[in-house]
Amino acid sequence: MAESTRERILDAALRAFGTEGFAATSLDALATELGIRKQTILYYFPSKQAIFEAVVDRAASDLVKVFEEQAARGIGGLDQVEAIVKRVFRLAVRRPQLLGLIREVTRPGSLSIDRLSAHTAPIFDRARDFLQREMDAGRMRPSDPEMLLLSLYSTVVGVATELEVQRAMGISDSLRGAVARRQELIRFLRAAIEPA
Amino acid sequence: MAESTRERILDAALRAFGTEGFAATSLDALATELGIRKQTILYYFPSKQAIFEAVVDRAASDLVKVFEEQAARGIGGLDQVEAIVKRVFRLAVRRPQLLGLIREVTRPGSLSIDRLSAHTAPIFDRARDFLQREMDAGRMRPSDPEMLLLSLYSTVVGVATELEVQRAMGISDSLRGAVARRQELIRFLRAAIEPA
DNA sequence: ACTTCTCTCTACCAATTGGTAGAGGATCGT
DNA sequence: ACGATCCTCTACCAATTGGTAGAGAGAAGT
Repeated sequence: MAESTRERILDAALRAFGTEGFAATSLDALATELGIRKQTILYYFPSKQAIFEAVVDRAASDLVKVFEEQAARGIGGLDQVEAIVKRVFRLAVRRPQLLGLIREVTRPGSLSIDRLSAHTAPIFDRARDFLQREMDAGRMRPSDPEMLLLSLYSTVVGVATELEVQRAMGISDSLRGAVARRQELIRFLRAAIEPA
Repeated sequence: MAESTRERILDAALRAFGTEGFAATSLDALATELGIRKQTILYYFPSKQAIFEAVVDRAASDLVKVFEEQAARGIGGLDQVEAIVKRVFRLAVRRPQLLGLIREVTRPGSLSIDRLSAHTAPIFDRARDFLQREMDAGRMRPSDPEMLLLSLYSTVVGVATELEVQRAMGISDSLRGAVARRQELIRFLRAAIEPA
């Protein structure tokens, strides 16, 4: 078997939760999409909420891996920021549902936010330390590293995921558009954080 | 009567759609919250979708008004950008559901995205022209105005609305925190767009 | 007094929801 | 050959969903 039923369920659930959202996704719809019965899904997962949590866990792991791989390369300064932005962007283009799921989890009423932050907290800490270090070394404009991290996060995730807003603005969402967007984003971020 | 039933329904619907989302909001829950019967809601609006559209229309008008008021003051350069950011921030603090609704509408699967962009398209156009003009005049760093607008939008909306992410990062969401966030955001944006 | 209009209600409905119970068919080790 | 385990199924359920039909109360106009 190329892929186990359990994995297929998680894949379909990621797509559905990441685009339609948790509440708008029904187990029946999920099952139909997979060509199986709803009860097969409930054999692998005790409840809809449990599926969601499993999806969040897996997505968080994928995200964390991307960051840790890049962190391990030990590049410094703006080049490291650029490298991470590029990686996040590649992820957003290849698996848009993944960042869509993040947006779903970070919605005000979400239950699984703590589950996600349990995975991502170490990354945040490391990123904050990184920014602080770079500022101290004079390789970045000094500011509050926590707030800077929030700004960076918002900008990157927004530019990568707000496809409908881009459509409304009249911005192309082709692959070429994605590359142009990324370039412009990096220019924007470099300008924002490079030392004066 | 202080507020008509119709207005009360729209208020409650904005809050619910803007926080829980469209699919997660039931007419029964809405009615219970208002102390009326679901059928009273359906007297004023033919369907749940119609309520959503009415809420989107009203929210879009409020947003557009904020922008047009500021645009009418005719300030230029970075000061105008800063003024708009401040206004958006004030709106986000006072009526967080409003920006929450925008996030709901701009979600991939949303139906009412065209309804929203019909309202906001003129603003986008004006903003793009504004940025282009400022760049030509040398008051802003030259770049693609459309992409810059997207970056600005993402950063502002993200910092203003991603409260759960901030909580996960350990950032305070008190009123004082909001002011600090806004200050840091403006510093960030100024650095990103001021001429080199 | 009577009609009309505005509003909110009770009663009801078909469809869909997440979830339970348990049958039946493989595939396995013994 | 045989039980055990794994997996997917049919059958079913109570609760909730958005929505319809229409009664009744109250105010307003004539």
